[in-house]
Amino acid sequence: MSPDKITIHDIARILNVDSSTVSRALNDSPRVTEKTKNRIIAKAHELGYQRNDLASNLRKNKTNTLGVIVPRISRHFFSSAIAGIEETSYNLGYNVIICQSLEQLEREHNNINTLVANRVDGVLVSISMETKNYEHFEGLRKRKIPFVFFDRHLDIPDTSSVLIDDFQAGFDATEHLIIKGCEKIAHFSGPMHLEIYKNRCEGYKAALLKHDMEFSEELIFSSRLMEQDGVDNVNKIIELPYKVDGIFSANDVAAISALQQLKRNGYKIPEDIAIVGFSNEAISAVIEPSLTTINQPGFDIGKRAAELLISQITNSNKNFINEKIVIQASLVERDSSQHNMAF
Amino acid sequence: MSPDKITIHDIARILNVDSSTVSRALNDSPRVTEKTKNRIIAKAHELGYQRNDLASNLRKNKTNTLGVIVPRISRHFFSSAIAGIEETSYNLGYNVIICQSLEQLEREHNNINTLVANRVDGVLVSISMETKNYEHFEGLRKRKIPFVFFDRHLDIPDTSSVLIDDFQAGFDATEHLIIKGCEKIAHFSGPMHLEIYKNRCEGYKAALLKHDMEFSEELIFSSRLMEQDGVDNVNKIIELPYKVDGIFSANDVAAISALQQLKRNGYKIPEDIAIVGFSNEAISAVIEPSLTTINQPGFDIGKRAAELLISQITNSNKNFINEKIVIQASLVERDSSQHNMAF
DNA sequence: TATAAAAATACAATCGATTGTATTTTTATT
DNA sequence: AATAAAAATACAATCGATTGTATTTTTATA
Repeated sequence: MSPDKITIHDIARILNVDSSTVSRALNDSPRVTEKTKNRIIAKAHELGYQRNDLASNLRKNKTNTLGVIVPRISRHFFSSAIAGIEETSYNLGYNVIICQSLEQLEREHNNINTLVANRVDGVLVSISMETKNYEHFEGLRKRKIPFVFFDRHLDIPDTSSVLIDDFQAGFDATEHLIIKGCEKIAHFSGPMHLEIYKNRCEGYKAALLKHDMEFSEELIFSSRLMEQDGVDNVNKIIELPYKVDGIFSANDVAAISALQQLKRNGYKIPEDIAIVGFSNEAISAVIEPSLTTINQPGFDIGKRAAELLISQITNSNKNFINEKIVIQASLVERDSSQHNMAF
Repeated sequence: MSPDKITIHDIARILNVDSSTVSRALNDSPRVTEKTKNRIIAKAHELGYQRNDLASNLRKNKTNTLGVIVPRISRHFFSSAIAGIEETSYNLGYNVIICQSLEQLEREHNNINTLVANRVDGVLVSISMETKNYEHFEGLRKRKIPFVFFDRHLDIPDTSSVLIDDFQAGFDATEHLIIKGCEKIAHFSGPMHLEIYKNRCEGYKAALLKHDMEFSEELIFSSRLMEQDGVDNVNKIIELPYKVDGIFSANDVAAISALQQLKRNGYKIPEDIAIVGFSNEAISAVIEPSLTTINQPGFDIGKRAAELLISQITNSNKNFINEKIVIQASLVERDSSQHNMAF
């Protein structure tokens, strides 16, 4: 009987009022008397009216929607960051559109276009491994759409980001291995054009330096840190003419596959080689030996990033302020690093 | 200099043509001559024009967007289903809005409202554990928005779904334990108002029956299958006056926490108690002993569900056809079930 | 009761793109 | 060159809600 798409005009016609009055009533404007307001609300409810946000957003030029771009939602860190983002957004009345770049620059580009076309009010990004330049972000800036990087970021002027202190975390992880008695520590790094990996690596170097240990390029393995990379790195390490007794990997995925590959080759963890990962994936607590790793508070990072972005949306004068929030990451000490050599 | 939001009217004014011509040119309509088309496209590109999908969608009454509602994206099964959904959608020109119900009915309700307000063309749902009735889905139907359940579904008439054969999978899991020599098998189930858990449980019962094994209500533990539930269930099991030597859990999370709790209590897995889980979370391959489980092909399920939904969107006469697609799940045999009692 | 002030509601433009119809321009045919 | 047919483009309504301004109605005051 009633059409499947009810509009304010339908309600207006039925009640013999103007559609503007209906609109105001449904938005609880003081310009409509309580009595008509009630009539309108009742009728709207009766007909199952549901506002068309497309029309509303078009007119208001505001969507109350944030775009989120992450490499993949299946990574523990990203899904917990998204949970944090959603928590904040939900409380402050924003919707969230989630996009995956799948680590591909082209996808990331498309994601941005989609978000712009849908006129999101702001964007939260953790960039793909392929992302080296920031021209596609300039499009956001030109359109005055604020964006905030979280975790994986680019070093663009006048851009905000919410990060952990990767240098410090890399330093802590490495120093932990040193304290546990490791004397030859390899480092698995990600693509070096990404700030986070660069910084973790710098932390690694700084820890070596502090403890008067020799640094060698040969012990840095840069890759995309996928499962296969951990295996490949281990295969190279065990071919080296000297003994490596510690590994600091810039993510858990590579750390774990390395751990398994070492076990397959008869190495004892942590006695022969101690390992520290990065990110604290769920799996790391459960593998044997359990993996010492750096906990990145994903939920917190997401929350803070969303808060920062929304504050920039709200305060248009703060739009392209350079604001960096650094959150402390902490070492989670587990079994894989209990090297404890007698020496 | 140029305003930050370029519209077709801006382009039209500059080139001295009508905005309708600009619109047609940008949509590659045959009604615009090649020459003007090129002029318009060039200018649009020069100005960094980006269509306002809000306006376009409003006018066309079609958003080319699918809504997806899942309990949480951090579960391996759901994130791989989403990957499958995105793959199909991306190829067929659809965007995807992902919502999490966080297992809460109220959130699921809000999710639906948001998706309706944003006028998605269709919805893919895997319901929350709290969801018992389907009144909020009736709203979708009234508005002629097609929806497809995947995995966790409700038994609503004239509704499509993409499922695995939970009965068969439950049967296979249980029979596997029986073949391995288990004689007293407990079952961890989810909320019984959810079809999937009901069916897995029925499969469990059927396997017992086939092998002339006694079924006892006491050995069915219904919960939300969270980590704590696995622990609680184990605590109850070890208090029983008889010996349980097998567990079939309707998800991996509970299976794994049970496994750990059993180990903490000095039980040997699989010698004392064999365990089979469900879902094949990443963690299951890595825990020790590795967990035998049922692999749910999440990516495939997502793909098929998106295909089905889009076909219903495209064929409006197929809108509320009852179409069930059943995908086969398979047992992944690992260490936790190698019971092999001599008897 | 007239009149001003205030309250309630109606009118109409607008957001940006799409699309059916009308008009103008071009091309083809005699 | 005249005319019809076809091609290209312009006009104008529309999608559904919002919002500034204008008008009507109600209330308060003299």
